[in-house]
Amino acid sequence: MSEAAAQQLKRVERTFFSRSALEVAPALLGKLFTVGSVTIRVTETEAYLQDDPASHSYSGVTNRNRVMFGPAGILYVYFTYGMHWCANVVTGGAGDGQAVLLRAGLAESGHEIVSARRPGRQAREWTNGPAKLAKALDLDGRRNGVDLCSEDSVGFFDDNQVVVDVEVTPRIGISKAKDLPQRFLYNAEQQGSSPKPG
DNA sequence: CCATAGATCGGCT
DNA sequence: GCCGATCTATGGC
Repeated sequence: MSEAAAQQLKRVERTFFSRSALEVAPALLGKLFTVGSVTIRVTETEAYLQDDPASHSYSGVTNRNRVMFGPAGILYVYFTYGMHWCANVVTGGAGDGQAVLLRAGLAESGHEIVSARRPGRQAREWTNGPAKLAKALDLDGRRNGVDLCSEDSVGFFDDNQVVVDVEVTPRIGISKAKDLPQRFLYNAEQQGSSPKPG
């Protein structure tokens, strides 16, 4: 196949997000997430439904989580541990209170910018955690509620990357509903453009 | 490589 | 007042 065909970019539309977070979370793996001049490929996600003690939406609408109850395809950014921001995409229908946490990725473009935002860290540590990913993409409270389906400079894009060997595991860093297998990840370095033996 | 402690503050009980 | 959808530095193997 030609490079051009493989790299054709299609925006991920709102209909993609308008279904259960349990479906969207694995489907987002391998997609490109662009914020301004930085693009990362999504390699790890987690699903959070309303009927889930570990979800911010579990106890109903509050000022913090209200974006989760809005329409799909909107960015939900929250602040935690007194210093970190984490980014989610709202899924389902309006009123559903669900989202997919973006836990990790790999920088595809904008490496110099990301490097400047993560001073002194190795490239491997740039985006291998939810707060690191948010930092690399400069996502914080100012971006909470931004529509990811309407502006060219922000959103998800599909370059037909084929994702295989998706792992499903319990989620990370939570104390409730620990056992739910709602974390999805794959090894992008092992199946990207630079094949390696093994 | 692995384990652990400390940072630091908004949201909610 | 407590706790968190975490990260980093540090110390040990």
